[in-house]
Amino acid sequence: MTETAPRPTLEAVAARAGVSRATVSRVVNGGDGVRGPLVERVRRAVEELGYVPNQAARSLVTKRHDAVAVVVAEPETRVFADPFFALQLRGISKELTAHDSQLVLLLTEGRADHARVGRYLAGGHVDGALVFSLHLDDPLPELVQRAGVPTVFGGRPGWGEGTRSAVYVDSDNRGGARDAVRHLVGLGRRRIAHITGALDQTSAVDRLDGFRDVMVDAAPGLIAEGDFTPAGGERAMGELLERCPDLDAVFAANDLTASGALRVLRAQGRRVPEDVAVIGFDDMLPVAEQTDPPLTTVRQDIEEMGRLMARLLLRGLRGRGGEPGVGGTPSSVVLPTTLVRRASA
Amino acid sequence: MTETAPRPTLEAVAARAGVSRATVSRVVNGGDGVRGPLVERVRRAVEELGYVPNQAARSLVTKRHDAVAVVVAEPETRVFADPFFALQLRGISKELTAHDSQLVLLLTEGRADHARVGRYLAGGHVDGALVFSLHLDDPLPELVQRAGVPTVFGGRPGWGEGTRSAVYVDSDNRGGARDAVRHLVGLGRRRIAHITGALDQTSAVDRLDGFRDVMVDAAPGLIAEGDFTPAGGERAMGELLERCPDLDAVFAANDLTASGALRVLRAQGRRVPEDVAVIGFDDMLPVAEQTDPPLTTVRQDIEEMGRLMARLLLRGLRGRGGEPGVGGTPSSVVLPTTLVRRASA
DNA sequence: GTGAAAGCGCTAACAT
DNA sequence: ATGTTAGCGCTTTCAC
Repeated sequence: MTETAPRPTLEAVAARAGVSRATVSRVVNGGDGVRGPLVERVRRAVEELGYVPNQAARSLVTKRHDAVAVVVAEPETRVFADPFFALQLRGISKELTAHDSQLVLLLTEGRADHARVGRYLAGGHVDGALVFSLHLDDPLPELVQRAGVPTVFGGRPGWGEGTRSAVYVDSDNRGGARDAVRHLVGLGRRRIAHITGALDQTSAVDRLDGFRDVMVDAAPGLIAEGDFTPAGGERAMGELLERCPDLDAVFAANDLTASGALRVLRAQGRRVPEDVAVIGFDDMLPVAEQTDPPLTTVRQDIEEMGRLMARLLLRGLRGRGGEPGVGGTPSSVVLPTTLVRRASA
Repeated sequence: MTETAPRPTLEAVAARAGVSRATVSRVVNGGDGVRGPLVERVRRAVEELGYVPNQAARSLVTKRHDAVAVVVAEPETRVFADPFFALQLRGISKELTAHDSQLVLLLTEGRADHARVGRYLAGGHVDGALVFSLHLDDPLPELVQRAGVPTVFGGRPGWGEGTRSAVYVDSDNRGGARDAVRHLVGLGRRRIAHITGALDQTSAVDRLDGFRDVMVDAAPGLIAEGDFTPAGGERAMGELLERCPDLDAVFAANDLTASGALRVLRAQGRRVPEDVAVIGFDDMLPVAEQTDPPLTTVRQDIEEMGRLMARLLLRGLRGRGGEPGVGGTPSSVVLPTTLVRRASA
């Protein structure tokens, strides 16, 4: 804990450079209509004084904040079960940094927090918001809509009232699931089971839909509900084995689920992939590479999703106020997935 | 993406309530020297207009920001390997929220980012900073020191120049390690090995020191260097087994390392805990509970560490400016650890 | 191309 | 107890 020194103002720089505040301001903001030598003089003064613009004063007049809120409803997601969250954040952070925007993190855990977040967003402290709302009945999308803050969602939001027009970034969960199941089919497997994710999240629903796209006539017994956790995977795998002892493949909604399933299969003496082929989703390295055997899985580029969310938001921000439509109102993006073959299928 | 409406100002509220701006300001900030009925009238006006104070305008005059920066040097830490990061953030977030402070997240990946962070902190955008700097030679502590921002570190920082007086929150890594090894000794084990963490982080060094405290005469061959990852754990375990085939216990620097070690032990046909007892550190539930067998480990309360960091910082912030010493200059805190017994030792 | 001046919305003396 | 007023540090017309 150290004492904070008084910082130089525009005024000080102007005095030192022998120009007016206006000129300094111009230089600091790109130095457009200022002649070369003057720019140089001002730059030097800025340097010597260690001048840094006061963001509060600036925001007061520009009404911009160069800050974006990232809202994560965390008890509801698997945020702490795998590095998903951290990876998205990294992508977001990189993109925001490149545009000199700050990342304000808002973690929520319940209704009380929702009110707080709503107030904050409505309070106009940030230029926009990036919201992770993977729950079907999440109040967040509506709330954000009401706050009137430009927003991009991470993952397709559930269908609330005003959510139809929401801009979001998502992986092609359905297509990825189809690829996975087709791969299993190509391997000659016929009794293919699916362990779903938490079905109140669109990603889980979409992956299930993808499974059904390929296995149109799958026996209902071949589908067991999981929750994206290893424990859920274990439980579901147990059920599956009991109901359909003759299954020869499993598509798990994510890698964590798959890891749980693998454990149960091994415990029951089934060989993977000889007896049962297993395929996951995510390609979370720390998980997929460490299972026994290493996991074949559907890879999604999580960091890129984060980066894209930020990019979309910033582009939208630029589009407003200026000539409308120059930035253009961004529309949602669905990123492709790729199958990563390892040993389990 | 929606349009943002013009927000009402203090002035508007004052007009509506038939009072002066000053009075509204007082009410909004707690309403101390204002009489009941007036407070009521102003409150109503605020309500009706949906007034929210403009933080930029406020900061401009108060020089406070109600915001704290959280700086994470992420390529350098195991941030993405386990939920450490997310848990600390959660603790921090909770505490900041309780004090109406915002969390500005700064992720860094290299020297260029350091400069940026330095500028941001020096720019006086936040009231203080929470810095995770677990690297021995990390430039961050010095940089923060120079920026003159009140700071609390997560984990004991390496000894740089001005780091002596740094305030930090850490777990009792050394004590926890001692407990772990003593537990092993209590189990009757005599050939106890240690797989270290990345030794450029103080936590790894401290745990190694704890190991040595108990195993004063341990053969050098019983210590292998890891890096806090499962892969590192595997490699180190392999070396250990080669050098000292007769070892009967392993203390791993963290749970991830232990999980790698377990895999190698199993692959080589050693039974755990019968032949070799294994103990980890962290008690990362998703890891420790899912290993086979479940991991005995040293628990540290990560979320509490985060919370404490924030609390310390805020307390320090309160102490400055007012009567000096009322908040008091906070000093570092080392949190106790507890041994959690599962099946592996 | 450059400077002078008018605020942005708020708080904190100071007056009353 | 309440109102008046002077800025906080910056951007941005508007003159020159």
